[in-house]
Amino acid sequence: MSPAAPAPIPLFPPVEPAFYNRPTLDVAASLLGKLLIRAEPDDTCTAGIIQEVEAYIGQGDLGCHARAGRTARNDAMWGPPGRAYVYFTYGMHWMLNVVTEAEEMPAAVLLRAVLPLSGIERMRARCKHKPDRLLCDGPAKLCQAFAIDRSFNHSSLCDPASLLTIRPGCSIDRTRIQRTARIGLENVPEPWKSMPWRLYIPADGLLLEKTGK
DNA sequence: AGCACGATTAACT
DNA sequence: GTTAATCGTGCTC
Repeated sequence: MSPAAPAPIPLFPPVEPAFYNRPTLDVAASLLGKLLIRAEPDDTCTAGIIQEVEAYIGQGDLGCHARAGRTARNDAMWGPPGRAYVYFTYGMHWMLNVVTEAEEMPAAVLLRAVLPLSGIERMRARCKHKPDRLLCDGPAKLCQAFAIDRSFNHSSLCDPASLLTIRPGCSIDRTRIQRTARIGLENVPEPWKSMPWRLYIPADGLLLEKTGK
């Protein structure tokens, strides 16, 4: 008997659209610990545990792109929950958001950091050989590591056939979730600038979770 | 048609 | 702590 090839790691099905059709802050908190998974052409996957997110909530949120009304750029935010809103900024960076709440309610959660879990060699190649710890610790960096660009805008994160999905990951102790003001809203007026809508698990939180400590 | 700025990052002092 | 890189977007003229 020749040794069998290692069995693929079994994956839970993607999180359902109903998960995203809830208040954006609830979705943001629930996304922490989930798995971001990108299927690759060679049948492997690039994956990481969502560690840091930000909520952007409706046209009234002056830190949210939706403040400008519905445009070609932010159109995805008005669409059905559970899809990707991917946009380009600073002349060089892509950002990945998950659309939340009911259709016609423009809101989304920005994925700001994930803990690399699988496909790390590929991430290194895509990220010019940064130290592993710095591969996915920023919203633009994780898009580079996962090769996410405009082609993913409007794509479903719930369809098992999608190249990019979000699936159940590790359970998170909600008391470990930290909240601060969102990053990079320097010119946004109060109170939106200071709304504590950035949520994250401290650097050691996920490790503690994984070791059961 | 032109322009100021951006949900950032890396590389500086 | 500061700043350049770099260009799509939305706003003004």
